[in-house]
Formats: sequence, structure tokens, C-alpha cells
Amino acid sequence: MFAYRSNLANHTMSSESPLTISQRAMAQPLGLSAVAGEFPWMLDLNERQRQAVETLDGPVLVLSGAGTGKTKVLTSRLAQLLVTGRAKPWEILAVTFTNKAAREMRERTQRLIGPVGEGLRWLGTFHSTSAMILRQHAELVGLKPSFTILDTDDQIRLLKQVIESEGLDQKRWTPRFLASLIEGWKNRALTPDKVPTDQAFLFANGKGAKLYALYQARLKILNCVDFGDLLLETISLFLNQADVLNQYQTRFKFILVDEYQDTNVAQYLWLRLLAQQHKNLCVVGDDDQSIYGWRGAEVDNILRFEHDFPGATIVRLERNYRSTPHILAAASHLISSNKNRLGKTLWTKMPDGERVLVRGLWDGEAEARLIADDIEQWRRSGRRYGEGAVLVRASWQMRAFEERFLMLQIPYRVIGGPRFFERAEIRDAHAYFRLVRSLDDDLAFERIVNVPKRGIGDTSVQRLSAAARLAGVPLVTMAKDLLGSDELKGQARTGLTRFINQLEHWRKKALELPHTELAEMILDESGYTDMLKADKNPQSVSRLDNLKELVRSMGLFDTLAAYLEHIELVMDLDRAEAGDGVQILTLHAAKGLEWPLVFLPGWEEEVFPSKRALDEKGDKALEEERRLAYVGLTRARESARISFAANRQIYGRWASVLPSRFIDELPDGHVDAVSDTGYFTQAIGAAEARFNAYGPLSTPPGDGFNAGYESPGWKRAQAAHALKKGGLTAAKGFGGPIVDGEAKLVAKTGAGDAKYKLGQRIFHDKFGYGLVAHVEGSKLTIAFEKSGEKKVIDSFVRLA
DNA sequence: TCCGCACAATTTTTT
DNA sequence: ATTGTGCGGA
Repeated sequence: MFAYRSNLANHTMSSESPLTISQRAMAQPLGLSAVAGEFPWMLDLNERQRQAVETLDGPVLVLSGAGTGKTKVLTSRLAQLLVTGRAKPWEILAVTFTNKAAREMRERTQRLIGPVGEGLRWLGTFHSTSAMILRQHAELVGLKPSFTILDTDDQIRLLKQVIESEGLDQKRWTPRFLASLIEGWKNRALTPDKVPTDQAFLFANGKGAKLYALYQARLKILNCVDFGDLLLETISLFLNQADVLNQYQTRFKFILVDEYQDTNVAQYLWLRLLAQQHKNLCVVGDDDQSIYGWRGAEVDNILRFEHDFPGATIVRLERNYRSTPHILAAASHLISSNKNRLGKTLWTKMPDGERVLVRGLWDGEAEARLIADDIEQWRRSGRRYGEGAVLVRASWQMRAFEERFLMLQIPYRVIGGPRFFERAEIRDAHAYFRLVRSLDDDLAFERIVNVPKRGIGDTSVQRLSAAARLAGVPLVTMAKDLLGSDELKGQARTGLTRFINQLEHWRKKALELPHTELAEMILDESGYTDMLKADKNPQSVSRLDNLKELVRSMGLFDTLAAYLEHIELVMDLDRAEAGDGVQILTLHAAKGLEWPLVFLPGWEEEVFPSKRALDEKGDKALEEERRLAYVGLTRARESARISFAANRQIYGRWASVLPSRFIDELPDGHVDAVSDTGYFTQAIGAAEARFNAYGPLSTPPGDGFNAGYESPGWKRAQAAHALKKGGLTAAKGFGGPIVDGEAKLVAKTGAGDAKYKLGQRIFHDKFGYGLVAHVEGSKLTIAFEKSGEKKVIDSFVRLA
């Protein structure tokens, strides 16, 4: 990796300096000896990478394939800009999507050039950078500099109020749906007045835009913004205040963007505005790894870069330092089925290694068993668990592996899932703190006024909010007024009185106590911890732990205010990454990571590519799914092992599934297809050969399902789709394939045979309870209690 | 106000 | 299967 530390003084000068005259003239390595010939990081770069680092002027698009050293280029470029004196740290804008990426970029830059990197004020996420700018000029867009950044939960609650205020049916028009529409509009930089009519009609018969406008108005009143606003408000600030825009355009001499393929329209406009003056915009990305279209990313941004920024230099990073040739060839061939791409040819100098393994299994359980066994074997061969990862399309697929790993006592870690700061208990705690910070934080008040239960139910809160809105005062103020009158009675009155008094009490204590002690006091006195302790739910123990962890992390900040300010944007306290364990994560979460051994299970039609994605977005989604497959394959350094099952339990129902079309798109020469009938290497017509190998496993016998038996998987998938339209479906209409009396049973027994014995009582999802009347391999004849004798496949049945 | 039951939904995820 | 949500009754 980076062998070079920050001792610039040692750099030798050389007449073969790569710098131009003008660069050399300007070179001012920040107080260190000027004109270092070869900067140390340069020695570490290949030709293309070097070009990407040295082309400092004008628009630059660095197309960096998987594993081609993208971050190295970015950080070297930062170092280059600083050390050659082309820019002061504060004159560089460097944006990423995640805090993690920003942190990594900062750290690695500092490793190259030392503490100079600390001065990079404008290295951050799109959102944090926008927030910095916006706080500076809040008044110009109708906000106070202290504006609060809403999280999704607050946002939904606010939207709920807005929808209610319009007298709409919450059930038909959910806040969640409106939130996703508004998010989509904001991603495309559409303010309420710009929402196209047809779009507005997606919600409540044309009220979409109006509700959006109402929501925005409420946000302003509450002095809040949501994540989308951070970008949008900044854009409108720039558009409406030429002097402000000019100030930033002048300041940012150089702009760097990471993961450009993930930018949405708003981010594109934002960048275009800022880059206008110096035009030194360098974007780094890979169109083939664009997998976030569903949340607004526009692959077009990267595809159109040359057009948008005329005269752009395009640098292709194609030398891969991660994977073996077989893996690269498989991935490259697969992705070549995509039409919408710029095109790259990855190559490597690595030795061949093993081919990509493709294996068909009887069902999901067998798949988990196989993968677990592989991992054990890997481990026995002297490797670590942590070198392996299981990459799934959707998180429900993780459970099978967890169960298996648990059984075999294979250590594992699930990456992703609910984030620490998104857990209910953490947000409840935050709501308390926010309310203590400022009493007019109505959203915080609403969240915890009855958590734990204080006898202040929905009716009381509704009445309170109505009155507060009418009077135009915060909820806490109105609550005090209300308590002075006889409006509230009984439990609600006692509860609210106590709550308000506690708030006052905590606010006083806030002045004397260190904030961590205050936090503990609040959690105790509010009854929150007692509530969790009393909760019999097994999760409440870990919730209490989370609260302890919360208080601990607060200790890292000087004040409560500093802490709250920080968490609004930087919500990714990494949970402890400890120990050696197999990692289980989604393909999305795997982007940017790598492992020697990568498992890619569940390559089945409707699972991967995901049926839902295809239904919603058709071909566009198919290409994105394919990119996801590409991302998955390119995570592997030494070994990539794809697998698919013939039968899978999805949402509690058994379904017979077909191999993914992506399997047919893999190139023959680089893939080994294996089934438990033997070991196959394809010479000709690989798909067929491969298919035949899987045939016995993956083709459920029965009417209609033999139709495409001789053809590749995709053709059969099409046949199955056609059948489905006619109502004859294995996945939905029936609880599983039925074996007709007459049907030739082509399938032989799968993994474990004769699981069932004569006379056993079983349960079938579709037909209910019955007794086993006859067993023939995996084919069972069952006498069902309700529907008589039927023939079914054993995997669709379980012991009753 | 709270609790329990019926019912529906169920990809991916960052800020 | 699982999990969250909304409604009706105690």
C-alpha cells in the first residue's frame, strides 16, 4: 500500500521532473524544499494513474474500473495539488457520498503529505459541505444559521401532519409514499413549483405538489431542512445570490468528486455551478458500478461528462490489481451485455488462478450447507474466516447463512442492517437531549412526550398541537399555558405537568453538570431506562447497552450542543469491527470492498435479478442488476463462487426457481460449472452443457416445466413467465409443482433423499395436512386430509 | 389510553 | 415467516 510517509524533505530532485515549467515555478511545497522532482506517491502509480494525477487543469473524467486504484489516484491528486502549490488546502473542494469515504480520503492524503491534509476544510460529503455553506448564508434562504437537519423519521411525522391538515386519508396516501416522491423530486432538483403535473398526480389526485409546498413551508417555520434541502437550498442560494456563488466559484480552484456515477441531478447542478469559473473539475467513477439508480443516481451524469464539460480529458484506469484473470474475464464478459456504458477493458498481470465456480443446488438450505463447508475447508487450509464474504442481493437471504454458521460455529459478522443512530432508543434519547437544548423543538417533543407512557395519548397531543399551531407558539409553551387552564384533566394533566417540570429541571442541571452525566440523569429520571428494564422483549437488553454506548460516545465531545451538531450529519459511528469472521452483506454494501474468497449465492431469476426491480424499471433496472452482479464478481481476489438453488422458500412459501440469466452470460472458458452429479467444464455451447449438468437439480418435474428442459436457463425463465401469465405458476398459483400421475419424472433425487417415510404426517403450504402414502426418491404421494391424494416434491412438504 | 388482533407488505441505502 | 400498522374493544 502506501510505504511513503510524510517526510517530504527527503525527496530527491531530478531533472526528469514530470512537472511543467509553470507548475515548477509555482511549486511551493508548503514550507518544505521546493521542486521535488519525483513525488514519492508518483513512484507508486502506473502510467494511466499518473496521467490522472498530473492532469490538473480543466475537466477530467477518470474512469476507474474495479480494483484499479481509484482512491490512490484521488489522494495522490490531492497531494499533488497541495505540494506543487497549485492550491491551498482551503481552495480545494473534494466531495464524497459517505462520511466513511471522506474520512478515508483525508487519512490517506495525510499519509502522503502529512498534517497539511488537515487543512482540507472542504473535504466532505455533498451534504456536509452543503450544510457548511448553508449555515454561512442561512438568512438568505429564509433560515436561521442554527437550522436543524431532519432525519427520515421526523420527516415522516411532519408529512403525516401535512397530509392530515389537508384532510386526506392516511391509509390511501401514506406519508412514506409522499416522502419518497418528495425525495425523488429533490434528487432531480425540482422545487414544488417545478413538479410536472403528471408527477404531482402520483399523490392524492394531483395534490402532490401542493403537499410538497406545504411541507416546505412547515420546514421553514420550524427552521428545519431535510437531507435533500441541504443540496437544493444551496443551489437556490447560488442561483439567487450571484455574489455568494461567485465567492465560492472563486474559492474552489480545484474540485474533486468521488463515485461520480452515483451523483443525482441536484448534485450535478451543484457541481456545475461551482466548477463554472475555474473549470478544474475532476470526477472519478465507474459507470459499470452505478448501482444506486433507485435512489436518484443518474448514470447519465458520467456517460455525458464529456458533453457537459467540453474539452474534458478522459483517463481510463484499466489495470486491475485485485482479481485473477478468470474473475476479471467473467465479470467483463457479463457486463458487456449492458448497452449503456462507456466501456473499459480490465486487465491484470496476476497468474490465472482458479476459474469462477458456478454451482447448482437443490434448495437454499443445501446452498448454505455447501458454502459453510467451503469456508471450513478454506479455514482448514490455513486461511482466515475473515478472508471470506457472502454477498447477497437482499437481506432476507442472510438468515439461511447465519443459521448454518451458527450451527457449525463459524464466526460471522453481518454488515449493514439498522444503523446505530437509527435505532429507536437512540433517537428517543436524542429527542430528549434536543428538547433540553431548545424547548421549541416540536418534533422532538412529539416524539417523546409519551415515551415512556405518561398518560398523554394521541388525543391530548392532537389538542395541544392544534392549539399551538393556532397560537403560533411551540408545543412546550402551549403545554404550559394549557396547564394553567382547566383544559386538561386527569392522567394527561398529571403526566404533562410532571414532564414539563422535569424539562425545566434538566435545563437547570444542564448548566451545572457535564453533559454525559446530564444524559444519564435524563434517561433515568424520565423513566426511559426503567421502561426498557421492565420490557420483557429480549432486545431490550441490547437497547440498554446501546444507550450506554451512546453516553460513552457523547463523551468524545465537549458539550451537548457540539455532540448534537455532529450527529445530525455524521451518523456513522462504526460499530466495533472486531475479530475474525466471515462477512455477510448485501451486494450494495460490498461496493468498494474486497475479499480473497467471495460467495455469490442466490443467482436465480426473480431473486437476482430482482423481480421487483425489473417490474418497476424494466430494462433500465436489468442493466443495473447486471452491474450489481459485476460489482459482486469484482470483489473477489482469488476465488468467486456463484451458486443457485432449484427451490427456495420466499416469504414463507416454497417456490421453484430458475437459474439467473446472468449465469448464462458468463463466458465458458473462465467458469467451472459443478453440480452434485459431477464436474463439468464446457467446451461447446456452454450454456447448454452447463444447463444439462444442472438439469436434474433445477428442473422441477411436472406439466409445463419440461418444456424448456433442453434449453438454456433463460429460455426456461421466459417459458415460466409465459406460464405465469396464464395462471399456471409454480411460484405463486400453486404451493409448488405438482407431479401429475402421468408425468415422467425426470428429476432424480437431490441432495438428501428419502427424508420422508410411509405414514408420516406432513404439512404442505397449499394442500395442508396429509399422510405420506408413497415415496419414490424426492417424489411423494400424499393423502391430504382436505384435498385427497396428490403427488408432490418432498421439499414442498415438511413434517407436521 | 392501551392492548391485542387482523391484515398487508416484503430490494438495495446514504445523507 | 416475519414484521409493522391500523382499528376496535376493554
